[in-house]
Amino acid sequence: MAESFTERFQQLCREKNLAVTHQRLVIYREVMQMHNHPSPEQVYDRVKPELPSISLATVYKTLHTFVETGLIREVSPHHGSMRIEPNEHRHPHFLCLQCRAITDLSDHELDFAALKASVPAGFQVEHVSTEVRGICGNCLAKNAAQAPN
Amino acid sequence: MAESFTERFQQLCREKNLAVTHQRLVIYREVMQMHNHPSPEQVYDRVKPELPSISLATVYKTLHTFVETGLIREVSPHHGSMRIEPNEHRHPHFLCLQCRAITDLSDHELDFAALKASVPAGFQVEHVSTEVRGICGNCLAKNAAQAPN
DNA sequence: TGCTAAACGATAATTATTATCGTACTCTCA
DNA sequence: TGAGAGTACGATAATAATTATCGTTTAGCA
Ligand SMILES: [Mn+2]
Ligand SMILES: [Mn+2]
Ligand SMILES: [Zn+2]
Ligand SMILES: [Zn+2]
Repeated sequence: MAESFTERFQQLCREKNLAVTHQRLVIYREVMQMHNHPSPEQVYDRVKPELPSISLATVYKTLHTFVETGLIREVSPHHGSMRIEPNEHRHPHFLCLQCRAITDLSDHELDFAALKASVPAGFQVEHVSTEVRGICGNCLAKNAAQAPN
Repeated sequence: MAESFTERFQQLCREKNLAVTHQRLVIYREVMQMHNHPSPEQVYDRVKPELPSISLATVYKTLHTFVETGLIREVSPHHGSMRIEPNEHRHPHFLCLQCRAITDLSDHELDFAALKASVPAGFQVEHVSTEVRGICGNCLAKNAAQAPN
């Protein structure tokens, strides 16, 4: 009954319509064992011993594939370039994972006291931000128009 | 009594020990009037009509200066490269603005219902994240050691 | 097993950002 | 108010991160 890691990964890939390749398996396994927040380069360094001929481009492509299909997440989605926030008031953001648009959400009342209490002692808090990720209305409409069922 | 924008900016610069230059004034004024989340390139395009000989490098340097001194903020601080989140459980992050280290915070109970309610109708929510920015204990210790008073 | 589409590896190209360096400007301080 | 020191600016080269290209290999499936 005990399903192996490999079997679970194959199952995941089938669900997401991804070909099961050795490279993807190793990258997934190693990433899941890294308990920090690795960069693509760090993932590359980590899998290289087991896959000596792997290309850095493959690591990038694989990580993207995993993020797109939801197998893994990135810490904070890349906007391509630095983005300035001219709005000085505290407000949450909605970030579209498809078009990368950043939308201000109206102010809200979150319990920041609880959050701040979870910050390790000796850390200095500067700012607290919240972000909702998903697909914006525009993109959803566009998607529906392209693939009507 | 009515303080002009220029006077307020000069005051801000004095507080932060920044030289008051025409370029800085124009960049600050224009950024504050942009109600989206502009990239450095977009800021450059915006100030160019008024400062035809300005360099893109100056825009970058000025924006950094403003961010460092707290005159403006960036939407999500640049980690230099993509960062993978292998931890599938929801948890907030602490991001050190000095060394860029990303620390997992322990889980907490925020009122996500209120936040989700603020998302525009027709948007699809995928994930909600919270982030605390500041200076980590390491950096604070390092800073204290370098400038003991 | 054999075909076809997808994935991979090598590497070139692009994009975003930072560094360098000579010139210009700002800010004291006479 | 003018000189000098130091910072900022502009032009541009360099670097870092990411993406595109393309020939070869492989996975999925009949
Ligand atoms: Mn905003
Ligand atoms: Mn994390
Ligand atoms: Zn969108
Ligand atoms: Zn730090």
